[in-house]
Amino acid sequence: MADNNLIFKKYLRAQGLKYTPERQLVMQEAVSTPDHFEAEDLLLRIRNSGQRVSKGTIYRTLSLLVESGLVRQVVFTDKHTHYEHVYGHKHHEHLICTHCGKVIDFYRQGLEESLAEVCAAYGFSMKSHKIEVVGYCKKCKEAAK
Amino acid sequence: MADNNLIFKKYLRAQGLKYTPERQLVMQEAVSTPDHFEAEDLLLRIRNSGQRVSKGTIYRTLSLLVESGLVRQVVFTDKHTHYEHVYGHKHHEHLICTHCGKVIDFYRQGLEESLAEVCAAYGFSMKSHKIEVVGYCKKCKEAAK
DNA sequence: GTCTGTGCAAATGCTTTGCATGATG
DNA sequence: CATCATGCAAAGCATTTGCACAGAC
Repeated sequence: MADNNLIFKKYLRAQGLKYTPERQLVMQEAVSTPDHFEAEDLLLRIRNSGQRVSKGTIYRTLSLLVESGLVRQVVFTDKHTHYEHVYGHKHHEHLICTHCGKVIDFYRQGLEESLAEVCAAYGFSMKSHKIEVVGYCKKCKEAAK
Repeated sequence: MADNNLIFKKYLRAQGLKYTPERQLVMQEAVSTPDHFEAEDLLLRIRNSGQRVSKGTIYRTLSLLVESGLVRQVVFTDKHTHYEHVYGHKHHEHLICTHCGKVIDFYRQGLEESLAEVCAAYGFSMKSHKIEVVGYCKKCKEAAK
């Protein structure tokens, strides 16, 4: 887990940017979130821990975290931008229930290989990818009956 | 192509909604766009054809088109919501170049089947799905060198 | 010390909404 | 002719940005 710190520091240094307490705070909070989060979540979480970082800094730092590769953006159907910690987690995709809002992570062998082949065919260089399945989760499906 | 009209009319009737000239105009413009578009595009396109529909109505009608299944939302990395015509088109996914903004449609056999299997395993009922690959297209990759 | 970051508040820009008026079934 | 839709303009809301002050290297 300390690796996160190192990676972030290294990234900042490489860009000639500074490692500030605020950035460290945001990073810590982001990587210690077990699942998906949005900017507002981090803000509240940090406030509840008795510290304070402005909204602007949260957003600015989130951009850096994404660029550093520690965090990735996952855009769901609502209007907020969602994020999740990447490093040390197995890459996964999402099933999103439109009824209860639940997000189920899944991993399926072969999907990434298929995408890589597609990219090769188009001479496309993949930086990241995202697969989202929208529908009804088991519970909501059963409840609807 | 007239099918679009029928599908939309039928959907509206089923919901007890009205088939107005404005809705027809927006629908026509949406389904005759060869690729992806956003609300603003439709507005301009309609104005250029000498007609007029308010922005509010464009957005309201787009929601209906999505609900009717004629159009689907595709969220890319920028802040606008993008849409594309579904009916009569082969389902496809997107390669998005972050450098030039180009979007390449692709279809790959097996991807959908894999997702269907994943859903089955989770008891999840898939309503729609979306696969986005972000990176550099061939041209931009070569130009970067 | 210099240059970069932070906080704050105002600005942005897409999208949504309330309301009075107009058109549809 | 009752109901639903439109246009307009104002409101919403996540995110971005400008600026003065403060802190990292």
